[in-house]
Amino acid sequence: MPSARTTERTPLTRERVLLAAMGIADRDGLDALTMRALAEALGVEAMSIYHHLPNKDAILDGLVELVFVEIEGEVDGFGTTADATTWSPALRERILGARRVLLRHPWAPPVMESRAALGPTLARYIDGVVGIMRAGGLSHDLIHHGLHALGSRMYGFVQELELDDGTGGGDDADAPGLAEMAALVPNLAAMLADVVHDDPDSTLGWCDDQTEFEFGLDVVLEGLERRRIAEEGPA
Amino acid sequence: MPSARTTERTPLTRERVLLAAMGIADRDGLDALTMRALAEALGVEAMSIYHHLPNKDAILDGLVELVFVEIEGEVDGFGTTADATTWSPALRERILGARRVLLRHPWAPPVMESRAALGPTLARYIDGVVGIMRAGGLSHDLIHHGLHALGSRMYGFVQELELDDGTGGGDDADAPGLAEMAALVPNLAAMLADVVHDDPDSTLGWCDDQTEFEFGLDVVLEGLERRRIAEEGPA
DNA sequence: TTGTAAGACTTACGACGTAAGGTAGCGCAC
DNA sequence: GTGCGCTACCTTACGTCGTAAGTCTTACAA
Repeated sequence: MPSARTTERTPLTRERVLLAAMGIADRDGLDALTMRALAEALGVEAMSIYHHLPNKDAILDGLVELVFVEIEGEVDGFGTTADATTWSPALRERILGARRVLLRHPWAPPVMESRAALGPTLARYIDGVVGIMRAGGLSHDLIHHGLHALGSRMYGFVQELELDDGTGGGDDADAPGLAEMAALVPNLAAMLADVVHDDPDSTLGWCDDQTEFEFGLDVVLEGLERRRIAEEGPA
Repeated sequence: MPSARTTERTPLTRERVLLAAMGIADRDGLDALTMRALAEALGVEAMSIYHHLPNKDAILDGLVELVFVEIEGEVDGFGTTADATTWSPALRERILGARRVLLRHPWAPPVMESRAALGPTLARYIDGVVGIMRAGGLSHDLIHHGLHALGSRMYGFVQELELDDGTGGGDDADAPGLAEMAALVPNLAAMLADVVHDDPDSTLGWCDDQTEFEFGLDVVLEGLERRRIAEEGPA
């Protein structure tokens, strides 16, 4: 065995680097993903990584690509079988599948947002979305508008505004009391007072992300379906 | 005149710091906004800023707050006058006003996304949105869902996916030719081929952000309005 | 055995945010 | 008017980041 010597080193590859990077991001968050930390996880010096990836941006691009590979597995491929009656639930299912993956990688949405890359798997994901809509009978024009209407929801997330109740987050002196809050933002305060008590045993407290995500998704899908039907007349 | 001496220095204030920061971000982008660059713009050393703002995060929070002050001016205040027939166009107008301001500060959306702060003016902005919906007759529950459905669109932006045509962006060797693109992503390629030619004189080429934004906004507003009407029966 | 080239390591640079401590000049009590 | 203290600003320096540049090591071919 002539190979395994000198502290038994598995050779570095692009793939091993990306997998290690994903592990760090999943476990310790995006801020913990530094070139030095990544190198240490690989048992290597930081600069060695640059023989396999040109720079950190390439690592982030690679991570996004990896996420979409995982999505492809989750949704059993990006193929299309749909018609006018099934395209909407099919797309809904596709997007909720993507969301399931993103929930396992909370660092991914911010990275995706700040990046134009469009690797092959991401491109095929979008292509699959277009394919479902096309099979459903939407015009290319409507599909194009629809992609924009979905925005990042197409990938399974929306930028969730925190909507902190004001007491939990700012634990310092200037956290406004509930009374002052009612004075400054009466409508908001009334809504919160109402919604918090309304459904005490709803899945995740008063603000269930999954429910809210599906609500917004359904609103958009329903709007697209109505416009598809409207297209059938004049066309 | 005993005051104006020793090189005539206007005293630093929180406000002057924030205004200078906004100028840098507007002119040179968010990356150019470093503590040292900011200090130089103010004719001061970097560490002096820390006597007026605790850290850089506070500066970014302050900038977001400033943007919403500007929005308040743009939309003539956050007050509410609406009923069941006018709430939707009123909210639409409010949001498009916010968008007009954000278009003047392209650095703002990423900053807003990465921040939970919720300063007073931002809080009042949201309160105004809730107020419009309440005046329109939506239930608190529907309003709450509606806020989530709007997501960042409530502030006047959505994360626009670049959807580069593949030839413009990646100017390096691995940019896929149109033929390979058609093979890899046939549905997407077909859509692009169709939409690009369809409307050659549309406002801003084939992908008009303003049009797309309004389309998505209208889809959501329409969905909320339909649900409001549905509420009237059982309630 | 020796030449070569890939792949790893070493060192160092120039940003960044900011902690710690120093200093100048104004306002006020005496 | 003199000294004190407080505020606002400056100086210096630390630790971290991404990464440019150059060196050493090792595996293999001739």
